Amino acid sequence: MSSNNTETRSRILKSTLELLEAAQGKGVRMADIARRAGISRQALYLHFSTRAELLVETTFYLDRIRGAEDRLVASRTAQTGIERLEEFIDAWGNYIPEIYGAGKALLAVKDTDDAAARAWDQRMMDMREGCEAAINALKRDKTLSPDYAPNHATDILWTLLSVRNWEQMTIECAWSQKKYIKTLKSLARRTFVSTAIK
Amino acid sequence: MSSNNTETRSRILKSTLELLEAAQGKGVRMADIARRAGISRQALYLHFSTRAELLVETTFYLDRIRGAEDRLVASRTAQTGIERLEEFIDAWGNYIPEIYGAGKALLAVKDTDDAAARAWDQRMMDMREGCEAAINALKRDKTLSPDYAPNHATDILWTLLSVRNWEQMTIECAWSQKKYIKTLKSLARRTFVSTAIK
DNA sequence: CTTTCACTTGACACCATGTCAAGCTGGTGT
DNA sequence: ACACCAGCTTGACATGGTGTCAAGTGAAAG
Repeated sequence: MSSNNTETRSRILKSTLELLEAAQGKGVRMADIARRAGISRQALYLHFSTRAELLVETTFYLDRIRGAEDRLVASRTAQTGIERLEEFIDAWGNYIPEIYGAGKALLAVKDTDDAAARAWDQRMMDMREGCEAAINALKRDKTLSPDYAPNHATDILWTLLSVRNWEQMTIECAWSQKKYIKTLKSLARRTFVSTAIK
Repeated sequence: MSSNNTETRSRILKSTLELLEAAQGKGVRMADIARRAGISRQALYLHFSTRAELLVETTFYLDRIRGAEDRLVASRTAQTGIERLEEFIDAWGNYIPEIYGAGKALLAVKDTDDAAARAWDQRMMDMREGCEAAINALKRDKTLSPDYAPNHATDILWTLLSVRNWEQMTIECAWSQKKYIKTLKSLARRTFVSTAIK
């Protein structure tokens, strides 16, 4: 068309995202995506060479339209370490439900596709940086529990805040999003903030 | 053969288990299992009608040979609630690496196969009973933190002890099994045992 | 000696991903 | 007005795994 290929490409990404969200990542086929985008299945391969690549690009698209970067960085303006920890849990914990559908699809192909694995690991590492920053802020304030070395504490916080844990708590245990956030803040506080202070 | 079918069946289960453990649940095909069991691929279907059914039966077989039941029940003999909690973490936490390969394969088909999903959920519910018993023991001792209702505490402990968390901590974070157990005990103690006591 | 059980062989349907070749169409540069 | 080309379409086909089907084999058991 008039512009090179960006319009169709965007329509594909948008369609993919909608389908992944509706199906929570399960059983979305290339043919389904093509139909929804109003193009042939083969045209998809003119834009994305594999399904995994499409999934990876979809998560980038998702981050762009949701402003992931800004939201996660916002927590870094907090004053005390404790505030920073809680604001990070707020930011990330409330971002998870927005990416869950696409994330689950990516997780499902992670075992069979290297590109998908790298994309997922990359964003988990980005998230880990937020955990690390929060733990370091606690340490700077001398409010980090002496029971855990900073790296160890970062590992734990990173695990507590995993998408899988969010899934188990909100879906399997049927917690509300509010309860999830509240519980994780409480858990993190009890775990990382030295008892002398609290 | 002389006995009806049990010998071949056992050989299939054993082969499946070995392959799943070697491959950590990834990419084990029906043809691979057949080859290793020394039978034709089609003979597999005379014993197990689908791959998912074979996986489910393999985990039952696994529990049988590892004595899962006994090991998890052992923690119930502990005196105090705190001991009981720690012994349960020991028992389950050290059982995870033994079932990880088979578990991961089951988890991978959970999204596409109802029988597999039910089998997995069933054993997670069994594990949850152990969590519940430990939390109830704390409550009976009046050492359960007042911050969490027993059900809520059970949900949290159940999530902390998930296979996914074990995977993340020991594989992604490269913790030793010993560090994993020690950290989880510490985490559980800080979270569930009322601070007045500890 | 026939029946039957446990298995084999080989062909095939199905389904999703990914490839290939040829053709259509509308806007562009000359 | 012409050819060109980017961006798509159509339809056929390869691949790889699961699961099905039909016919056949071989040995033990009646």
